[in-house]
Amino acid sequence: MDYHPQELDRKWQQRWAASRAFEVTEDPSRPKFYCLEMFAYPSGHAHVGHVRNYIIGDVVARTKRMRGYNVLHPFGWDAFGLPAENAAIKGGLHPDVSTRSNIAHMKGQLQRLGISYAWERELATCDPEYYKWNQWLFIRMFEKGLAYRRRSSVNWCPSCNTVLANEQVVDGGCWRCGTPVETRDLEQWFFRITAYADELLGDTATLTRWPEKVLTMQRNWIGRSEGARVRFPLERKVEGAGAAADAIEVFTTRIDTIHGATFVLLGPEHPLVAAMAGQSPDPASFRRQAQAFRTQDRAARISGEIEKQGFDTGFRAINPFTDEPVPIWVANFVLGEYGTGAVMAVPAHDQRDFEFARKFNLPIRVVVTPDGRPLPAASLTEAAEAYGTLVDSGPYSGLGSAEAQARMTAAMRERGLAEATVQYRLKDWGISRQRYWGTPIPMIYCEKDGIVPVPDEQLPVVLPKVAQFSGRGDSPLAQVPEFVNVSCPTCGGAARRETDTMDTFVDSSWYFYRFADPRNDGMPFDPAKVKYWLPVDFYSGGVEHAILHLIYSRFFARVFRDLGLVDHSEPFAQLLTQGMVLKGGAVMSKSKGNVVDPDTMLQKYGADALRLYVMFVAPPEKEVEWNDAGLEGSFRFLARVWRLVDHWCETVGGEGVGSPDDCRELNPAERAVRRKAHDTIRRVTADIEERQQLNTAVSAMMELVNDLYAFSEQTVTGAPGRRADEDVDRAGVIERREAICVVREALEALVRMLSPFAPHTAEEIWERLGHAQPIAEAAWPAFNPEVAKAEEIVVPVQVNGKVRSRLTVPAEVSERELERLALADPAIQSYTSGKTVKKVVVARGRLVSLVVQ
RNA sequence: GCGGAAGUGGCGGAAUUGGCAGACGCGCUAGCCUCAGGAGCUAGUGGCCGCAAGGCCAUCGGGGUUCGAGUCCCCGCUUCCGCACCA
Repeated sequence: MDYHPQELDRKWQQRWAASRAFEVTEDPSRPKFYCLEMFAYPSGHAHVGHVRNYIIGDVVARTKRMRGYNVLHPFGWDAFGLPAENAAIKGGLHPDVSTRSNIAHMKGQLQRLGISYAWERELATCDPEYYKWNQWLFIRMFEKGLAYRRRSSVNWCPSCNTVLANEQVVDGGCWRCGTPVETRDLEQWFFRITAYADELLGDTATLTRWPEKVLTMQRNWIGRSEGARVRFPLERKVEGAGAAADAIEVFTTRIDTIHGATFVLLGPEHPLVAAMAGQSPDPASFRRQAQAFRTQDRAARISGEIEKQGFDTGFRAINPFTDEPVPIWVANFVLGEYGTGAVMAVPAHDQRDFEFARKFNLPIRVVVTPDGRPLPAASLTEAAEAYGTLVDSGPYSGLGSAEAQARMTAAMRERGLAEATVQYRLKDWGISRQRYWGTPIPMIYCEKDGIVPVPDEQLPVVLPKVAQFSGRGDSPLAQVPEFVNVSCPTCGGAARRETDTMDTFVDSSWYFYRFADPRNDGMPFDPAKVKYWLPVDFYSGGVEHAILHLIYSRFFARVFRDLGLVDHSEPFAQLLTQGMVLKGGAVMSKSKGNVVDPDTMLQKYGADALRLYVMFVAPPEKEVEWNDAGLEGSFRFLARVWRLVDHWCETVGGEGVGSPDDCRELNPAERAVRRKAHDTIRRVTADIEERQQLNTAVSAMMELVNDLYAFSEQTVTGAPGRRADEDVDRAGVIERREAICVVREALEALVRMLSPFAPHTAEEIWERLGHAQPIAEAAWPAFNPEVAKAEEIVVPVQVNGKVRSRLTVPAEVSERELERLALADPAIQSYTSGKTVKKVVVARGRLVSLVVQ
């Protein structure tokens, strides 16, 4: 009987579907396990890079199921997004049509791979039944002040006359037409993620089962720094600057250096800049320079080095410690969005300020030295950024930096000029998109009542079917009058809907909760169901989501928690970031034309060979280069297992073959095979469950198969696959019942361990071995540590660090006996005779090391 | 520039607690089987010396700790990733 995997794929996929094998409900009597792979953007075709992630998750899910867990393993579609809309603009299908057909195709691909999803829980974020709850949650956040509206700058393409997302700005220009991108101020909706900044940062310490790399990236992204806000009063008021007219507030982490602050720098976006321009001798030139900095910023940042530029505003501020007036400049490297958008410049102790001062001939004053002695400013070749002892700092001279910071902040605080603060790099999350294919933001603007949420009972605000996608103008929804024009829920008067849609990262920030209760039409989910299933026990996906998706999801978990819907803070207990699959050294992509299509591989080798290969080729987190020959090797292994079973099937498959435990006595070869089988169970279990080293789990099984071949070779039947000789009658020649029991035990363990990797082949073999129940419902094999233990071990003996002999000894040999045997070994004595053994180190069960002189 | 990870045969990779480096697979070589082999089975396969027994060298390079280092420490090189004027 030859191995024809394609037939097995079909047969078992149909059976699993018919028996609803992977559908689950809450069952308090069993431990639960929530296994989740990041859901997919339905681009149309999954390539083997995507598929790797689903296979990893499936191996984990299938293993956990066999180990007695109630396993939730769902899948869904991150179905809103730009590519579908852009295709429509280019004259393609409506996003709704193309998305549905892409989903259908990709779902088929996953099903052909035999991934054990609970398909009845499938969801797509473009379904109104799903995005209704985005809107519901948005309104709850609005009520709590976590969603708010303010002006902010966005990327604007003057040629296409539209807003661009950050990722659509390529080298400072529009991705479509190349026109340099401008910044524009627009009203935008924001989520107040910064309210949770400290918590999101601090709780990274609790994520012990996340990769350190991801935690580091998140910590850096949040970017907490402690310092002080200090007010530098203006020498004279700036007309037309409103409340901010009488002082510049700066943020500094080095208030200890403030006596060396010889000028103040404003970012070009700072509100005072515009006001100062109006009062300068040449307002037009002033504005032109400031505007140049703002547009330059983005383009220059890409080229890496930005030359420091600036100009004097002509205004001066008073250093609150020295009471001296210092010039105010506008500088291109001061960021408008960070801190207060203004800094005090201390050229002696900050490298950026140092370069700026040297370039524009501004004064440099040393106020911190390593030893408390003056340091001539003229001798500096770079800024002295280290902490030290203060000098030339009035009453604070002689203090250490840390103590000075505390005292100086306190002193200024009394005068109302400073305040200790914590600053974050993390900014509030702007979620408005001037796009069609996303969740409509459920807000209404009324002249009389202002911003009014759509009442809950009117949700969802359904995305209208738009016929034309021109790609021009503002949000496509604004061009649909029957969508825009609405009556105000408060006063009933004429009002206007919000026409922006939500960032698609909103959709993906909570879908893992919805899987726990995907058809609920009264709430986003039943808290009891989420309490049973969540947090996700095992989450895997690409490292490219290390910051965005994973930080947003952590934020949403806290929002749900504070709404009383969930009782945890962290949604993902364990995170695995799987490596990409490369072809020709590059990440697979349609545009590069280097995608490997799983369906082609399936037709040739079957789903199991593909699954096995992808697991065997490298540990899951590692990047791998696709290799057809390797896939063929995995196919060969499965065929080899198949032949092995074929060879033994009649002999061991019958009734009444008992356990080796009931056999009177096993011969050495039988004991060795049995030991190997039990030790393989131990290794494979640990590799999957503890180490997540799926590649070594596969190689352990390959070793067992090799040993079973060798054992078969030793019996009179010969090795499987070798053509039966005329003089050997294959069937029935094995007279040792013990051998039959041992082989049966080994095969049954092997096929169960193999089943998460190669489920179709395993099911078929299981059935051939006489089992009526599917292997997916079988229990994971157990091992007996006593049997798994080696009876005899080989212990190397080193002389002066080199292996000179090997002793074969009983496993339980004592250290003293080992030492005696080593010294008595003839091969060793040739190295020790006539010399002194100065030291003997015995690592029991491992090695003996002699130092000889 | 800063931060992180990594560097092991011809290739992918293994080495679990500091204890036999190279498991397992690919590729390659030989034998068997065969009308045939790009199938299968068996054996071999880090380099150098040697008929062999055996010896020497070997985990990016250089030092160190240790009876013993791929693994720990220091210096350097290379690659990949992340951040990149965050005051």
